[in-house]
Amino acid sequence: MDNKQIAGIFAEIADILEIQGADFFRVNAYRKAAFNILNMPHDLRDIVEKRPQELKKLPGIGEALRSIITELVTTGKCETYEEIKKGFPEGLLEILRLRGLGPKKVKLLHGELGIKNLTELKKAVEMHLVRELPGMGDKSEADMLKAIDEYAHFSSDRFLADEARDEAERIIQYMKECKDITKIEYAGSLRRCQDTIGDIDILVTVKDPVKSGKEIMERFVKYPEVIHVVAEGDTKSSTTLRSGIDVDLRVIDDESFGAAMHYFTGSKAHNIRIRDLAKKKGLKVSEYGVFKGEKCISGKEEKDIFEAVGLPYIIPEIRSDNGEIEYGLAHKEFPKFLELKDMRGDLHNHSHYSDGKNSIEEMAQAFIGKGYEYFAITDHSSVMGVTGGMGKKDVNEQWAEVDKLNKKLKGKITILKGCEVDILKDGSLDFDDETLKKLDVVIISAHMHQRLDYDSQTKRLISAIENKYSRILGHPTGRMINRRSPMEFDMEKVIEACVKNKVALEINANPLRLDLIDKYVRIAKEKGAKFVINTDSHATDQIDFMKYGVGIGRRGWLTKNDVLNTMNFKDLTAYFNSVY
DNA sequence: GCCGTTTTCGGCCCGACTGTTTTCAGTCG
Repeated sequence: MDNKQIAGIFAEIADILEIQGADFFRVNAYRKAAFNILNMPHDLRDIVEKRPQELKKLPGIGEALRSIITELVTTGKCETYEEIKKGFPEGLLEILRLRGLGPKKVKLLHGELGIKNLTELKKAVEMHLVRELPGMGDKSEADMLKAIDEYAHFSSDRFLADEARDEAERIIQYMKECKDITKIEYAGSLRRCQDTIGDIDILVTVKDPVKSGKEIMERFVKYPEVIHVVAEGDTKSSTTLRSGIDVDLRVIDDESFGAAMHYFTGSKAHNIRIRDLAKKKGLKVSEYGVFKGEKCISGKEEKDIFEAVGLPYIIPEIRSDNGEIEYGLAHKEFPKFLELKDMRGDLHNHSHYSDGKNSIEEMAQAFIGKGYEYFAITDHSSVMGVTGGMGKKDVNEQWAEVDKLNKKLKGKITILKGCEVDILKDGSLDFDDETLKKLDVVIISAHMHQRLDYDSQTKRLISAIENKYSRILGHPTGRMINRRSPMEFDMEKVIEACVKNKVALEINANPLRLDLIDKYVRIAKEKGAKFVINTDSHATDQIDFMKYGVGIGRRGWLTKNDVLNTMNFKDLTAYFNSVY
């Protein structure tokens, strides 16, 4: 049983307890634990079996939850869970997912009308049984029907970072037509550069919210892409767009910009910690500012909030309550984290020698436009028949073309000869040593046999990493968001093999991949790994994906020194040559 | 159920919007 499954069980226990009306804080303890487990980099199986003392250090997990984890890992079952589930209609959990329906209403529906699942709920609404319940009316029934319809249309898939960012930027452009707006920015998970986005939070500041609020909200809910207005107030409105993504817009006073930005950026867990710290200092933090008693003492800028609770500025990307608060309190200063402008090249790109859409020269021109010093062309090796991988003959052709282009583009950019070499089922590589030896950049990637069992997959990857020509492990887990699960293998062992063999881990910046993800980046950094951040561009318009990869790097606490393609060309080639 | 620079017991963030209500509970982020 892996972390995701254990977290799932904890979340389900929380839902069931909540519907049953258990103590809110007990419910919350399960929910927090589920969240922490989902976001922890270490495999609980390893911890329970090999380093059980580490279990005691996990935040939010005390004696009771510890024993449940141990039970789940060792037996695959859990008595507490079985006990709670007994006699509980599973269909209620689905009803809980509906917008506007929380545990109290679900309990009411089940208790009064005997409703056990979505189908029965729909029937009850259509027969107008729901409006007879206390606190319910005809509007409640209409909302439930709408929510059931939405639930059927939009599955729980989260949105890709680039889709969400594009939507957000279009709305911001549209809203800027309102003359009263002084500032408008997106916050939330988008600003934190999370790999997937649940909804879009947009913050607007004005001189006088009372005067301008109404006009701004009117324009917002009339945005042509809006198909559903969930809520419309003077300072806060929520809508659903045609694409299925929810957008929240909040209007606030100029003076509260920092406090509001901090609040709407989150994460929720981070905010709770900050407010808790404030409380201990006799202060109150809200989206309106920092308050001492009734008096607002600061909040115009984001740093005011951190200052008030004795913290240095914390970049949005790491605000997750995953150690940033403790670090800030202890060190008073954070390392200088990686920035987009530090990137000097891109080491994973395709051309029409395999499945890329552009020629090498077109790619080169695009990269010159970005001001890069170098980039690598890394078309697929020959086994990737479906994507038209390169045979030996194509490799020679490509090298000749690269040599020619490097002469032509001298002083503007340098092209490295590379290849994205497939890792075969047994862990060997798709090119012979003779060919590999001549390449500047060898990325090893697994595109096939992604469903091997845990141990075989671990062995396969490590054996590929141990090839002396391997330089970069490409998109390490192979996941594709909302499409394909990550491969199952022992991440810690693979990271350790990379460190030992001086193979850099790729952070693949394509929004569909974003692989590695932050939690593994952090643990790999702790183990001494080096990274490269690559766009894996298959066309010139994809080279701008770099910002998403850098966002993940920042979420993983990386500095410039951790990332090889922040080096200049000379240092980079020296580094690669030193590995032999 | 967790946790401790006020606590091993008594706390556990803060506020907006909605619908059904005459002052608020439920939901959401």
